Amino acid sequence: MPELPEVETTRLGLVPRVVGRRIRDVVVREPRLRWPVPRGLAARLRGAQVRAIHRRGKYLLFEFEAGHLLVHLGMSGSLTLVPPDRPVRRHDHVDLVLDSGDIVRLNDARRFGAVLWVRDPARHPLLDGLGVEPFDDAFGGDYLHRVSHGRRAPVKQFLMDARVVTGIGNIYANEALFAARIHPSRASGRISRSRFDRLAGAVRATLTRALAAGGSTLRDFVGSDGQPGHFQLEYAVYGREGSPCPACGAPVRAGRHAGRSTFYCASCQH
DNA sequence: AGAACCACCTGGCAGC
DNA sequence: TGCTGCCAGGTGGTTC
Repeated sequence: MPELPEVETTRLGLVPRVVGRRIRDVVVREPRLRWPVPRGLAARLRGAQVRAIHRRGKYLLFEFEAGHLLVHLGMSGSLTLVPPDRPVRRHDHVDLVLDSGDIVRLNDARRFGAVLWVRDPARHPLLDGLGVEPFDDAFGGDYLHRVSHGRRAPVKQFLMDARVVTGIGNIYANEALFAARIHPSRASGRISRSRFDRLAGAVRATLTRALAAGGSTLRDFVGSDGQPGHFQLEYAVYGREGSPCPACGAPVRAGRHAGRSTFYCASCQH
């Protein structure tokens, strides 16, 4: 599920009612996520105040005085803010119970998500190799051009490589490449600086539009308020094999890169 | 170093 | 209706 727009939608929804609150309790109903949820989380966090909620790539980091609680939503996760009397549903694996009574509840059917305690995010193996954020000043055509030097893998894979740029998953890679009119199979090291400028702009524009729509909901994603996103209604190519390209009317084609579905317009993208 | 592939897990859907 | 096989928003680990 969640790529940058969905994770950021979640973060923005949580901030007003979670930052500044203290943790009353942590309930772990199912510790078997991607990695085991650390034991003793409740003892560690009880009484601790949430100072901020950060996002790095697709990771959320709840900042406490002693460290950070890292949350990743995997493919099917969501974090919702629910009242104390909300019945527990299937796949509601972890609750952060706040001193307000509200509960930050993680639901994740596929359990590819993660909840970990991180003392120092700058030195954590999951975080320290991450590339630039798409909305950082460091990100742009110049950066992509430089980093892609010598790479033969398709540009779509390059764009989805979190060590290059974070937050872009399969949906937004497809959509950004369409918006930039670049063919997903093109070798990343053989794309000009000016076309990378266009791609960087398309990435930002696509993510911005998705954020404005509250992200995408294909199946499970809901924001912190429990409401789905609606950017999937604006897809130009993703999941639209055989439908007319919104720019030229040619049928959208499907393919695969690195095991992931790819959608593109063969007449618009080169 | 870079790229290809597998693994993890559940649920929804198409096809028979 | 049920069964089987395939597919899905991610990403770490292994192998070449």
